[in-house]
Amino acid sequence: MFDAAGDVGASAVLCIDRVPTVCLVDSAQLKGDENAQANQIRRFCERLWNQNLARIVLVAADDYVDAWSVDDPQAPRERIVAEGGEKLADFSFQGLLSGEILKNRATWFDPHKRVDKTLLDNVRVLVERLSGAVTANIARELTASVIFVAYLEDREIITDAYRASRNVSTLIELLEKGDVSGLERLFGQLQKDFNGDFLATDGRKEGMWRGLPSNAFEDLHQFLRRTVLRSGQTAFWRYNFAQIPIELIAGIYETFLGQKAAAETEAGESATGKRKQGAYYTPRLLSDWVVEQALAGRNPLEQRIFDGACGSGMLLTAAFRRLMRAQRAAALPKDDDNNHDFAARCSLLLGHIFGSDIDEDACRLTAFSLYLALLSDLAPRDLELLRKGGHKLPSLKKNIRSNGHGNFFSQKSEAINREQYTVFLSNPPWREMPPGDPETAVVEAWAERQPATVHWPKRQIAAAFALAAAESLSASGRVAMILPIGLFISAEPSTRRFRANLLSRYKIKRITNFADMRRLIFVDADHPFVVMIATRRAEAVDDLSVEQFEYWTPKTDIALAFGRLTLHGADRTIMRATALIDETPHLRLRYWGTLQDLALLERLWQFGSVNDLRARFGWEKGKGFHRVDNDRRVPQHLRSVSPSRWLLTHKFLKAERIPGDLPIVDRLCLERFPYERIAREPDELRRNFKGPRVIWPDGTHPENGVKAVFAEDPFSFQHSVGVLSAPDTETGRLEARFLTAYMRSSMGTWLSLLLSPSVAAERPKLHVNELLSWPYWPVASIHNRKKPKPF
DNA sequence: CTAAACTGGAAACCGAGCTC
DNA sequence: GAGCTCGGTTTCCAGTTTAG
Repeated sequence: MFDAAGDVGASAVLCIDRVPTVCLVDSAQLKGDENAQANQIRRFCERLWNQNLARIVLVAADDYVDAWSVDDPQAPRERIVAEGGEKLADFSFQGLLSGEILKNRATWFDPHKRVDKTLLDNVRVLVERLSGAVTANIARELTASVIFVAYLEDREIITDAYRASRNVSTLIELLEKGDVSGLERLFGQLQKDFNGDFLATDGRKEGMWRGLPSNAFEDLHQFLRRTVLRSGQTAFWRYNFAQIPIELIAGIYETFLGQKAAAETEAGESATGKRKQGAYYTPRLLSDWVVEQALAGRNPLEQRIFDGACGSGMLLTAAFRRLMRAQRAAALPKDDDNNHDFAARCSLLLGHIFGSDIDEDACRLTAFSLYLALLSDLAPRDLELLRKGGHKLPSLKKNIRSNGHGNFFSQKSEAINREQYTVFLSNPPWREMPPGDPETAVVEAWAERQPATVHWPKRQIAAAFALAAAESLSASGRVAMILPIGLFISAEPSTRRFRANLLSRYKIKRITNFADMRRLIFVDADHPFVVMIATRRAEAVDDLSVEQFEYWTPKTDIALAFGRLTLHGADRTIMRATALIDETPHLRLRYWGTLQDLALLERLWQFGSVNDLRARFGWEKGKGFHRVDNDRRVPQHLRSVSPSRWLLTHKFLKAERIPGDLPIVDRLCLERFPYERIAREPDELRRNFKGPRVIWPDGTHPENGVKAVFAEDPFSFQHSVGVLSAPDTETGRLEARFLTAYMRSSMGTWLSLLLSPSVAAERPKLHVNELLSWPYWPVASIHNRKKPKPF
């Protein structure tokens, strides 16, 4: 960053929590007229963008300061003069910390403009285009090879000297000319000289270049020339593979894996056909943080680190980088010459980093990422040797296993892994295992082998991973895992049983709830996650009551937009281990709630809950009708029926017409019943559609409060609307009105934050059962009580 | 672009009815 | 009357689509 490299360099960098955030540039460095100067700055921003580093560049002149966005090349620079007032405040240190700077500058920090999104998008387009000419598999392989070689060229591991000695020319030239035999020679030579597992030659590769039409070469060429393929424009920064972070290049492969999975599901039976292709590579920010947590307080160089579902290998790569740093630090005092040379790095890698995955491509990808880490900032002497072909990359076949040895739950892996590692790092897959699937059977067989029953709620494979990891750890080995939040905050009995299993295997050290920042960490993912740090128990304990763990609940703040992951002290609490298995979902409550909030809640609960209305006063809960039902277990003739006479002759309420500002449903909001066919219509459903009742739509947001309304007219609605219906009496009517007001009050907002995991952690939504758990004191019960004394 | 309405479908839930 | 199976109902999803 500071290196001017014949151009602009930073004079100073402002780091917030050790992460470079703002670059300061002295305008004296700039040459030429205003236009030329602007170009210089843009080139500098481009470099920063490629490295995914700072977000803002400030150019200081004598009487003004110019602010440039690193992420958005099209954002106009802002000039700040001494009397700039507001603008000056925005760019002050205070403005940076408080988030003032984000106002009206959305594109400045748009995560979709960051280098990762742009590049991944381009790769996707490239693969789509190539897929016309060749099969999708070959298209992916072509792209992958081209990127790897481009990386070697940009990194100057392949240089002119190398090319001259091997009699090959540059990739871009070969592509431009469509020189098939030249390309084959280049790739063959690289294979021989570098020996990476990832440049695997299966039979296909040999003929890969031959069948390509000329426009395919053109597409690849354009891609390397860094044109934005979707629009054909060059409005974005250009990327440079030598500067792009490793995990991003790995992210490309993960995109491929997603496309592969999508293609396979489509080819299969596929009545549904559409499935989300997830490109959820663990971002560096998070993987570095997880590694740091996993190794805290231990000597990194003494660990054997394992990931049982390594996927793209981002966690292992982060760990490897951490080890290399530790090695450098340990050796530095003695001599500064060849202490982190290539050979030392290789033995570090082979002796400490292990992984397995069920998918062969994922393993290849992990090896690839580790190789990139191995090659990054090598000493010049080693680079020179590498260029001459003196070094070969080590084979990782034994460290990174797949197939027969890759399924973590198989007996084979169990035998290999048992008590082998001191650290288990993983972002395991999260999915429900379909019954009857061969992969499911392996997990079920694993569960069978366990001495005590193990619970993995909803067949969530991540839960099984969390439990099984213990077995591959040596005594007091540590686990650090990224897991779906539901496993920890749900109150369901099955998840509580799972947590009991967890406690019997581990002493939990810390649980960090990332619900609030997930969107910024995994840009496209919706689902919240936690990171669990725990150590393996030597033996079961009888008394958990004295055991404690830390619960961290970081909230989104400005830090993340700048690429920092900070956890404020205020977001940390200590909890009893038994809180995990209590009926009360403590982790959920403690997410937003302070101890005072909870104490109040406990007291309110003593006087009853909304559920009492149902239990004691004849209320009923429910949702509207499903419009379509494709559940194959239900007989066809029940899945699509004509609406009953009742439905057709009564009005219908669209969820979106539920008024937000009124506590009642106006007749004008109702309409004629709009559907010809609907799904099953059980008789009980009718009860939801008439009489005094409280209804509310899914889209309940804490900021606007709960959108509950009272209704009495008969009308129907769909499944996205929930309802509590009162008995058709004067008391019932009054109670329903009161409940409506209660839900809409600020008290309701407070309760929804505290008690609804969906409001606190997911998309805003108030479930029927959550509402039932709200403390409530039925009006009707007042008459029955002798001494109502709430406080 | 974001927010929220809407979907499909399998697992979890839960109460009924059975057995021991 | 505890504990089981059975089967209908509810819940909730590394969901999607639509509206604005």
